[in-house]
Amino acid sequence: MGTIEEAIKQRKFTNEYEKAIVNILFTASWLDATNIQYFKPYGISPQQFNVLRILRGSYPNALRLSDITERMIDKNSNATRLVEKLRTKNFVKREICKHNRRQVDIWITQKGLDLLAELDKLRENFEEQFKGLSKQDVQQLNMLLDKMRG
Amino acid sequence: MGTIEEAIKQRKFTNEYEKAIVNILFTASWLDATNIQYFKPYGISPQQFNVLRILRGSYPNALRLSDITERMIDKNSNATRLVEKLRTKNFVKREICKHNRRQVDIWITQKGLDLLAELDKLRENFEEQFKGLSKQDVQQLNMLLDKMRG
DNA sequence: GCATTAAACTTGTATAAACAACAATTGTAA
DNA sequence: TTACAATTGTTGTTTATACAAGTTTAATGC
Repeated sequence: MGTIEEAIKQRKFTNEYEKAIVNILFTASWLDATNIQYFKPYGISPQQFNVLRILRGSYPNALRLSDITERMIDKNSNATRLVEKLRTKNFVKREICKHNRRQVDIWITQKGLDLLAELDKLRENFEEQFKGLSKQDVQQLNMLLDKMRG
Repeated sequence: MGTIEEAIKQRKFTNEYEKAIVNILFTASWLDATNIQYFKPYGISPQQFNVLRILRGSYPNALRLSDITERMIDKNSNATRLVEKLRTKNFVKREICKHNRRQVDIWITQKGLDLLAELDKLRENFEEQFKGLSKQDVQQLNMLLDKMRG
């Protein structure tokens, strides 16, 4: 695929900053499109996958809905509805918190853990694709993105 | 905001590659959310802005719909509908191509150019925000993203 | 030339995102 | 305690995305 200029057939950017913004957005869109294909046979979306992974992080403890929102990649997504989608597929369970009935506790189920275990294998394959980047390259990339957000 | 670990309150990733993927998706989502706010007072979306900028790139020449799709950041977006949205606001005009009536020629109008000129100022402000990254940093970032996509 | 295939858009539809408004519960302060 | 405000989620609505199917025009092969 090569440079971003080739990828979107644009000859020049006004500066490197503009180019970086377009480059990040384009790369994210490309990653997302690939992820959608990966997850499709399992009937979940990238966002739903993200929520499951968040819940696995706290397993066997529950998380509140607000905790999930806080950890989500896309803060604008509606956690209520994402969780409800996962619940109907029995990947998570939810319960009103007894101590504070405004809050909702959510756990990942064994079925959810099994799904993630299966998807982990796919994800390893996916990451193989980036091995053109050395470990130093990837560390550098992470550092620069963190620095960019300030 | 600091590191991606702080931003999404995740303590560890299984490896740097996984972390980079999350980092790119998160940074893109953050950029997009900011862009939406910038563009909102002008009644256009980031995708519509992107199409206008593509058309400015070829001004005063027209582009075909397929050219636009090819240049778009998000290839899955529906160029027909994006262009139609822009047309109703008189930012672009469209005409069936005389030589090949399957094709549609699209131009940016003066009103569209004026809008972009105004948005350019905002964008400069926006990019100010990234000046924590040196020019070398940004070049490095672009290089790594290009290399990542292979 | 006529049927078949391909190209270039358009339209339909189901799902999800964006954003605001609403409801329920808890905390607080005179 | 009793209003008032703040927390925490839910629901509604408009718009956009993802994907497939349909339409029109042009090219190709016999």
